[in-house]
Amino acid sequence: MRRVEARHLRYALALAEHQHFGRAAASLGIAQPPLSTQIAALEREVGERLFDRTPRGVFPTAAGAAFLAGARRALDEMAGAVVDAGRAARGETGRLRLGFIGSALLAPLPAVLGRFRRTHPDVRLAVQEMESPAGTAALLAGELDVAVGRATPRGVGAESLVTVPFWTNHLVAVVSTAHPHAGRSTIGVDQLAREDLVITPPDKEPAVSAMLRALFAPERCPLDGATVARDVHTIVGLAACGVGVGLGPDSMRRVARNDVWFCDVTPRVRLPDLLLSFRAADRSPVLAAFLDTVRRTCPDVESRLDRLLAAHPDTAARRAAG
Amino acid sequence: MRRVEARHLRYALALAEHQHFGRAAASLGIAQPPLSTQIAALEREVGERLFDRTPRGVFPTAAGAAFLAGARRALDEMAGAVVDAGRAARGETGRLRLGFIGSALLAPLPAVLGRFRRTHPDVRLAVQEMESPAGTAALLAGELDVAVGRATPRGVGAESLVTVPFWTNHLVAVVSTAHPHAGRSTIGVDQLAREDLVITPPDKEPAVSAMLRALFAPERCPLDGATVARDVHTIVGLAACGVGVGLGPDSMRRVARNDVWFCDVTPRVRLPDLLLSFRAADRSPVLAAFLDTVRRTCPDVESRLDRLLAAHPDTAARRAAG
DNA sequence: CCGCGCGATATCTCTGACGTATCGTGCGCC
DNA sequence: GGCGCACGATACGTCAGAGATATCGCGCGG
Repeated sequence: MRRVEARHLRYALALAEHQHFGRAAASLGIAQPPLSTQIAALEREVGERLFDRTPRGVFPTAAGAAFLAGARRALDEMAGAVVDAGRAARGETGRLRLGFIGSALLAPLPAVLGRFRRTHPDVRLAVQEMESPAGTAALLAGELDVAVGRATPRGVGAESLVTVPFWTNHLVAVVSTAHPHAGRSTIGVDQLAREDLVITPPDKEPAVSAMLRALFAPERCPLDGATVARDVHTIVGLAACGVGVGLGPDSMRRVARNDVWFCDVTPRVRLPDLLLSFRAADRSPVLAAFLDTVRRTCPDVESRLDRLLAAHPDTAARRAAG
Repeated sequence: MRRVEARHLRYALALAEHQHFGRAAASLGIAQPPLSTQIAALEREVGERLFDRTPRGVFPTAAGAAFLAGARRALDEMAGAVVDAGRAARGETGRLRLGFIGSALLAPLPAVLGRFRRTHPDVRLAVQEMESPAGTAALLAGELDVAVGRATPRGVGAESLVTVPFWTNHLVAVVSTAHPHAGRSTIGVDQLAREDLVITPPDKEPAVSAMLRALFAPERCPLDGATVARDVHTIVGLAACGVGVGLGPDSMRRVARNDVWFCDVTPRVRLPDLLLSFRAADRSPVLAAFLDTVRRTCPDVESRLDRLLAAHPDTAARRAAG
């Protein structure tokens, strides 16, 4: 025999368990002589007698007992390695680094992340808030696995990313409960044009800013002197202070405060969709599992994601099999 | 392939290391095609693709990375098991339960145990003081591995024990520095007969008590009204208090006090030897190592132990080889 | 003293691991 | 852009060695 193989460990453990060559061999599904020769070969390889063959049974020597303990651990590790591989392949273990814009934390991230944590408790989630352009850059730099933003990735390398819209927002206005508009269910764009506004700065979410700018007549645009805030909660807070009318996505309604009032904007203004981006070449099972969770959680984008996921052969095969 | 073998783990690790089938195979001393087939068989057995074969190299998939981590641990455990077996066979690990009479702690146990601890730091020593008859009983009950006492084992099962004398003591007397005999280098047995004595009780060390009794004329024996103490230190302490002349083994001189004085007894009285006992059937390498330490530490019993150890075939063979 | 149970040994068989030869393919180079 | 080349996969023959069958050696009990 050249080297110690897993077979020898299995044989030694069976022999220790049955204390009898014949019965141990039977439990292993082999005849007694091969077991004798394999144990002898193992002892020769280890360099120590591992079993005492007595007329009353076969018992491990001190060396044998020490060896058996290690053998048990080794076989456990081997079995564990196979299990770990399967779990990793199914995306049940590993790491997912997610970057997102703050407003996505109102919806739909709570539902998606909550479900993912429940179904994949052993995946380490590294989640950080970042503005859309930074998310694209981090994705390309390999520092993120998934980015959630409102800006379609542009620039060098952007074609290596896959982007899928997965949440739709409409514009809502928020005012202090002391504001004249408080209590109204809707507010018109023309009315907004006469108000002091609180909005997100242009450099933060360019797509949103561009869209808002298109909403108003360029000659006397209320955005020009508007108050800016980088965070949804700040927009709502400033509106509550009476600084002006805050504008943001309808998910802003989830900000729980009793000193503000939300109005739909008429006509209904659709904001740039929340987009989910990832590297097209990324075959990480954790990513596939996350996308699957997104698919199940956001039914309106199911078909679109399904088409994309079909491009992942492994994932597609796994879903077909499951 | 029926089952995952250690070979597959070694191959997978080599492949991960070299990221190249040909070079990995070369490092394993095999040709490239068998490596391909073995890796394929492993992947089939695990049920997951473990390596991505790209034009720029071979890289582990997520499943492969998880598997490789476990494979590394498994092979480490296997190697560790072989090492552990060797160490156990050489008596470098394990447990030694030693019972001894208190006076042995003065000499020669400090030297023997000190040396053994230094040469066998990973052997757990369970050491407890016990009187000679209790040591024999514990040895027979399998609760001790070695017993050190002054009484040759007698009774049922005693023939299954091996006993070897390994330390010789002579009788010394101890008196307070205020005692008339203080300052004398020797004291005669006839003088002792006229003194109040402090001795060990008869039930503790029968062999010593019987020997002392033989020392004096039976008609007016000083032992009859003697003060008894179960511990060497107590004997010395009572002597220091002026209670009487303490009698004990010459190792008693190691009791460090400046208020006592030791005198040799003339004529020189040899006490029953310190005896070391163990089960003849005990093939424990730790015991063998301990006996070897005793042999090296107590040169005067070397030849006697050598003859006994020659009866242990394993041990004898090991010594011949080393 | 013989029979029996058990592990070791002898010998044969056949699986499967490995070697050699060759193929398919994707990339690079002129 | 076609050819060459590097690399992994495949085909197939070979042989080591794992396992099966038969038998031996030995210690124990009746």
